[in-house]
Amino acid sequence: MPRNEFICDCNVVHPQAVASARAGMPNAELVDGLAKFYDIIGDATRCKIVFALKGQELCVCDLANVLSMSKSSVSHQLGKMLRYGVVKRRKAGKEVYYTLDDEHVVEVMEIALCHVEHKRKEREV
Amino acid sequence: MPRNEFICDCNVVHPQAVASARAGMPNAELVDGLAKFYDIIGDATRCKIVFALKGQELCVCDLANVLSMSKSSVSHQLGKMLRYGVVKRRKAGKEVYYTLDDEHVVEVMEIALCHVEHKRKEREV
DNA sequence: AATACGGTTGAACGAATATTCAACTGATAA
DNA sequence: TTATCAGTTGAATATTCGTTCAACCGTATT
Repeated sequence: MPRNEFICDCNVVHPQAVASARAGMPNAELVDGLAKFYDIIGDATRCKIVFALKGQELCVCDLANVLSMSKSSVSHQLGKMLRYGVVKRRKAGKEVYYTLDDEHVVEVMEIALCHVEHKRKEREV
Repeated sequence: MPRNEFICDCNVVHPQAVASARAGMPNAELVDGLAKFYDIIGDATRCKIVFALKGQELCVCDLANVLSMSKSSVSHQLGKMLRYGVVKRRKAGKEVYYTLDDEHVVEVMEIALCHVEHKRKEREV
């Protein structure tokens, strides 16, 4: 007899636990969005950009200097963050000023920062 | 006269803002850790693993079934998460049971989930 | 001892990603 | 108009990453 609905290369060891995990799983679209969001800030360069933009606006040259990177590279990253809605921009003359689209992002990051610090201290023991 | 400390391919447009951003930047080690943390959960498969392990332990086969993936692939991802300290494991007979190393991770994720949902609704307008 | 099964591991492969480079746009200044 | 500078963009390159595949290790079962 076939075990439908379970498509993988092994048996179900605990069907009840599997069913429970499936029931509690947020829908695919939401999980993808969440993963994408983390992917956006899951990069040292982009993390730094978020921190740099905390409470102030900066132009691309400013950011390039803060990060010691080329304008082009920074611009590429900003483009990605803009496309995803993490930052927004404002043109003024030759310059383009970037700000966080939602300062709430920083809060999310600082909560995780506590988590990371906590983890780091655990390892030192 | 050279503009030391500013090593990039453009001029500093706002030295003061740059200095401020630099002053407020967490140290490199911390930022890297934070980025790495986000990178770990910045993947749909690993996000799902975290949700699946919320409040219960599962063996590799269970997870493979929940995610409709091969044991090998799941094991690779679990290895990565284990190495980073997101999950821990317990061997019992032939099976290996995984749990979240720190349930706090789920909290972090659920805060961001609100953010993502909020963003999504904004776009629908 | 032989077999079966859960799980791990390393190599290989394809997909995705970050940076560089060069060409380009648009706005300011000479 | 010409030159300069901020910024963007696409192609190319190198690197990183996820999945697959096959071999392997331990444990349990017969």
